[in-house]
Amino acid sequence: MSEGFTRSTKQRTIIIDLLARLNRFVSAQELHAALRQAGSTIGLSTVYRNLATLTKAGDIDIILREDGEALYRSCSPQHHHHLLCKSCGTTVEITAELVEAWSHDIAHAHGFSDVQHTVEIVGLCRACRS
Amino acid sequence: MSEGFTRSTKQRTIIIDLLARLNRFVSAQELHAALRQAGSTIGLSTVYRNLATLTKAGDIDIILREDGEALYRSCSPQHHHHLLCKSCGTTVEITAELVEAWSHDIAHAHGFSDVQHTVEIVGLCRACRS
DNA sequence: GTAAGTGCAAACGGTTTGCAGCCTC
DNA sequence: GAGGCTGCAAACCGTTTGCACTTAC
Repeated sequence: MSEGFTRSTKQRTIIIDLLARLNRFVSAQELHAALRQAGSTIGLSTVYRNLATLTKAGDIDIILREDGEALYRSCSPQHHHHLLCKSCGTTVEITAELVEAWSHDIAHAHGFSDVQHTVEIVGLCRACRS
Repeated sequence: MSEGFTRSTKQRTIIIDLLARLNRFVSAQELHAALRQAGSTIGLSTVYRNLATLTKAGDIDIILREDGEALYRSCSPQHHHHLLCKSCGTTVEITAELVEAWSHDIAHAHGFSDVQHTVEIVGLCRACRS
């Protein structure tokens, strides 16, 4: 059996720590580069594997940039959406009961079931505007 | 000079025709395979280049699948969102004045300007449910 | 001791690009 | 006939995988 539980390794620890310190979305490559820069000998595949594990566990959020590259960020566990600065990547978590209800209603009105939705708002934050 | 206007070629024509006939999102690879199947000798890069041109002109919509592959579909010119069937790819265009206003308000409330948003609703359509 | 985790290098898959010839205007 | 367009093949780049070694438990 042994349903593949998750071990604690120092690589996983430093990934989680760094993600927690950054309040923004970063790519796997960027994360890897930052860790190497900081002296770690961690491999790129280890970064990807841990990000996949953390995502599956619901500990981090993924969004896709327009070019298809994935960006990761540690997040709060409950359902939410993001307000993202296109310049610095800073993120504000927002809730949207209004949109939840609306998407549910409109889907059902068209005969759709098993509904999920994605909502992302991107703009320029106050700091980056000036 | 010659600001690169767009010529009409038979490759571009068949791409536009096929996209118009399909009421759903398809990948570039899928489109290419379908055209080859239909007897065309069109190249994959031609498909990509034409899709890029059409996108820039605003004639087709792009969305990114979860794995990062891009999907394309001919669309109406005005701003709208999509209700997408995850099984067959059928798409319903929807408008969402409510969400437009909401996203604008919440962004400004957090000091963000120059706001854009993405909203996609995916589910299972009536035909695919049965 | 066992099996999950790691690092490396090679493979993968979608997309982009360089180039020689073709075709629209 | 000039310059955009095409098809092919090779390059690109983010991501995944095979494998032998290490390490948490």
